[in-house]
Amino acid sequence: MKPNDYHVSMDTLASLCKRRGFIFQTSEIYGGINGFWDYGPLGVELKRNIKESWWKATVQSRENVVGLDSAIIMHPKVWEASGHVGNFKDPMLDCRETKGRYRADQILVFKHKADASALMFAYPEDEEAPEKKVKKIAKGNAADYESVPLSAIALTDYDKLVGPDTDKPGTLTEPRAFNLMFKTFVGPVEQSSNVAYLRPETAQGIFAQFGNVHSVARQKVPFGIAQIGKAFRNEINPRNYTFRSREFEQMELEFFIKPGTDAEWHEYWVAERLKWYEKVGLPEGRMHRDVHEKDALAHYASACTDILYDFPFGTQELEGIAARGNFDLTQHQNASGKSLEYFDEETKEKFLPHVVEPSAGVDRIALALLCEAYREEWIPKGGGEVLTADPEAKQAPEGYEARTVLRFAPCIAPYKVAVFPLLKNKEELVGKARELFDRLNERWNCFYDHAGAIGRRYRRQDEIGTPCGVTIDFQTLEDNTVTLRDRDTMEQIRVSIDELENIIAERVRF
RNA sequence: GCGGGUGUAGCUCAAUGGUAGAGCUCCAGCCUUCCAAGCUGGCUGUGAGGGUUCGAUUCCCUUCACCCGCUCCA
Repeated sequence: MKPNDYHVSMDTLASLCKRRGFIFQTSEIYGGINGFWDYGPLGVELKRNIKESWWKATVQSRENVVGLDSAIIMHPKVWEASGHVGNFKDPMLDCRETKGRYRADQILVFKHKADASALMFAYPEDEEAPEKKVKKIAKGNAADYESVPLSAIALTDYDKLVGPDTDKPGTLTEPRAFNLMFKTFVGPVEQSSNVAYLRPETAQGIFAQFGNVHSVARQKVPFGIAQIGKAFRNEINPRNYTFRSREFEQMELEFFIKPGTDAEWHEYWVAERLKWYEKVGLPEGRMHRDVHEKDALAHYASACTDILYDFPFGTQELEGIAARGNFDLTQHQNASGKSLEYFDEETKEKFLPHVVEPSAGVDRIALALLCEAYREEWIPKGGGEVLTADPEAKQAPEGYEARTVLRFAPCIAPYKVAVFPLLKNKEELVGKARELFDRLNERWNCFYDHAGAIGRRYRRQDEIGTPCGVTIDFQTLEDNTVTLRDRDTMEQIRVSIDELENIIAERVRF
């Protein structure tokens, strides 16, 4: 597959998405709300196809993967066990240098009593004041320094602040509340005992139900549990259209394996997932892997690879594939007091399975597919070679017509087939077209259109990415053949209605 | 979160301190024998709130949203 050399601007794409009904700003009539988006009639079909393709490839086509649909609101202890509450409820600050993260209220600062321009040294409250650093880095005398809470330091002085685990000043971010979980209350009374959270990921629903699913699914390790669903993160700064939003949909697989097989299964799933991206229309040339260095991994993880796509606004993550060891099951086993161990019949061993987690964002994939599919072309009026439009040009050059086309892989296109009578004021054409439409529509999502000139109707379908156009004309009435038009090449072939379904099936199959 | 920019019809854009226009799209009708043809008619708008004013889409304030840069991203 060839990468799309046309890089659409996000403005242009957003405009098309609105005009054609892919994506709307949520509650737009009230001015919208930052970080939330609605999918219109075409967008919802696109997303359904993405999810269906993933579900087929990940669950239904595999004997050893089963599905789950867990609740968005779970017991709050789930999020304590997972680390989402404990680690994130207090203001935290990060070190850009060491990637360390510190609780702001547990950090003290050793600063010069008189000289406001002197370097300052942050250190954990349970450690000694860093007198050596004062001598070594600031060439100062520790006696001139005093310890103050981090909160006493102005943000503008952070460039003079040396982090606890580094010798460089200015590497600490300002403290920020990291609890990005949406909070709500269960029941009508708003009190702290009723607090619950909207899940920030679907994965924990799988871990929390590991015991139940395992006991009914008759699966042996290695096996997987998959889930598609909404997740919510109260992002500080949603950006880039739908790329980072506060409500989004995830497709996650937790693939449980024998301890010690983590590396090979991690590799396996990275390869499987890349194959899937190619199939839905994201070409290899635009896809990248970001293999995390060992020291950038969470302490429990043994490997993590992000799968990235070249968006017009930069190369960004679509999916993360992490080998998480048995961290999650251990946490839930300890927190719940319920055994989640797996008994291996062959070796007679009990263990907590390790897990490899491919976790993908549906909305990000939908956005990537839209970016990738979008082309503007210049079509010579008298026939000849079609040109890729110059994005800078306001209009097509003399003798050319502009065409906008979404070159979706047929399997994810919202509509598969459009059916047209050549003319709408000829009853016999319209009747025949309706008849064919009803038949095809039983099998695929089809679009019927009789309004306007035939060329206009073709272009309308091009713009929403419908791969096949079928036109009923006068010859159809004589010999039962129709023309089948290809969205990408605009070429037409004449086929008999009897063959039509097989040919379409071949073109649009999953 | 900081800085900058932008908000007028579904889209792209005009205009104005005094009845807000155009092109395209869309809808209806006529016409039309394969790539946005033509004719006729039609729907639709100043992001929200407040202030100044006889009168605000225009000036002022606030707010919301979007875009760009930085920042951030479990």
